[in-house]
Amino acid sequence: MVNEKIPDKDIIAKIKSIMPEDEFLYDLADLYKVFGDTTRIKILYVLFESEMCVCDIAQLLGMTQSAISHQLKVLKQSKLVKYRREGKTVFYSLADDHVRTIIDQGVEHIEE
Amino acid sequence: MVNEKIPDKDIIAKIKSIMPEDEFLYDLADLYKVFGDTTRIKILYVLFESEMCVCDIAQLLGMTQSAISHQLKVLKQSKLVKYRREGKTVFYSLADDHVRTIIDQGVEHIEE
DNA sequence: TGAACCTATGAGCAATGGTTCATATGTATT
DNA sequence: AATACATATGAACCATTGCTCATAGGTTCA
Repeated sequence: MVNEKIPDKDIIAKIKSIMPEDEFLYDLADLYKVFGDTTRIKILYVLFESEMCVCDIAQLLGMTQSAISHQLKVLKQSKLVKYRREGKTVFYSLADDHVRTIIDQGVEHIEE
Repeated sequence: MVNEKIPDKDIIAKIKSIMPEDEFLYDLADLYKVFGDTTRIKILYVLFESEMCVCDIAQLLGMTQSAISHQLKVLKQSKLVKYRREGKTVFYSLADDHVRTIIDQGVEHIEE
């Protein structure tokens, strides 16, 4: 019997034309990796409500200052949070609205 | 000098009321972890265009059948893809529209 | 300048993750 | 039943990751 599942050549061509560059896909995957950790998600939930300094986030989440600082660095590198310095204290806040949208879509998917 | 950065009690209360349960946050993080790998993202891009069987996805992406099958299992567990069997062949396709939305938001964030 | 405080960072360790390899399961055909 | 083909899966291996610990960098105030 003939193999009837030969993929359509047009579809193959379209997929190849639409598939982003590897470099772009790495960046994309790296962005999602940032959301793939509960500590970082908790930090984002905190920042949904208010800007906050490192030590307060740490206390609120019951974690060490070091652990939070390390994760804020990751969030900062992905441009998901920004910060401002006020004396000794550094206040972190959300960088833009995509954070909220991405989280909301994830929540929607989970809650179905 | 008095510490002027004492976090507002109302904000603390609000954050605690809004913060989801740990179990939920684990599920959420697990969902994003799925998007945090280029192989899985590539598979999703393929399925944006058409349902496809395991061996064709493998060939299209230049990877082994085993590697693709393992990753499809992950995507299946997260309910991001569904499948139908036709004889020896198993066709995979996207489960719902959240996949597209989540990817699109990520792309938007990257491209800024 | 020295002390106190807040934050950042590098090294090390345990846990997790993605691929390969070998093999099992499932289906169709003869 | 036997063979061939498509897919699934478990174990092993190497790479990555999140935390801790110790410590460095920066800022303020006396």
